[in-house]
Amino acid sequence: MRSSRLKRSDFARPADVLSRDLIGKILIHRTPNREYRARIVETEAYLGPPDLASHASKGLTGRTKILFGTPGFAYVYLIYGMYDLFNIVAGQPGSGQAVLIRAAEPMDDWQADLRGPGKLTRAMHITRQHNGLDLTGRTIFLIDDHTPPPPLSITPRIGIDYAKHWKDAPLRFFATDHPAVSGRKGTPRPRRKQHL
DNA sequence: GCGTCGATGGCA
DNA sequence: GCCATCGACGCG
Repeated sequence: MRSSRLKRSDFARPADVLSRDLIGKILIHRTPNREYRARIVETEAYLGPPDLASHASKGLTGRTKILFGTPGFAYVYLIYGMYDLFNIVAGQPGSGQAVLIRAAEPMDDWQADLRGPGKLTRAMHITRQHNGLDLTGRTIFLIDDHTPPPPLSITPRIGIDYAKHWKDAPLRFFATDHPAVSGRKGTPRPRRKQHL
């Protein structure tokens, strides 16, 4: 079966559903110089205003305006003064939901470390300049190549301990045991065999 | 291998 | 004064 681009109706599903479905999909960024392709291995869902971990819980502001817009648009913001994080607006228009892309595996013999949301955007040259970009366009978009989805693990989200009970919600999705998920070491040091 | 810490800037 | 991060550092 031929690869197909994700379209508006794919993005318009609830963030937790989309988040799960994006594992294994391919993220592409076309620049004038080259094309970056990577297979997504880790995501997180942010469920809109009631979700205290979501920027949407702050209401409609200059920053969250994109978040409360049309699904399938890029929401990219600066965190900790130095990293741009890439999100995809999800759900019904105006629902304020989004999916954070946390890690991916580079394709096409491209050597890069995409294990973490800050490292991923830096390596793929995704910046705040892309905030508000339509992901059904020709610059940054996603495709489904119909590779069977890998086994999934689901855990609470990372780095949101301030979010009261929402910190425990199982909204982080990743390919089980995949070497490219965030928080892993580069090359595990060879382990000495244990004596019994 | 793991906990702690600091860089750094936009936002409300 | 936060903060959807990351890498450096110290420990023993």
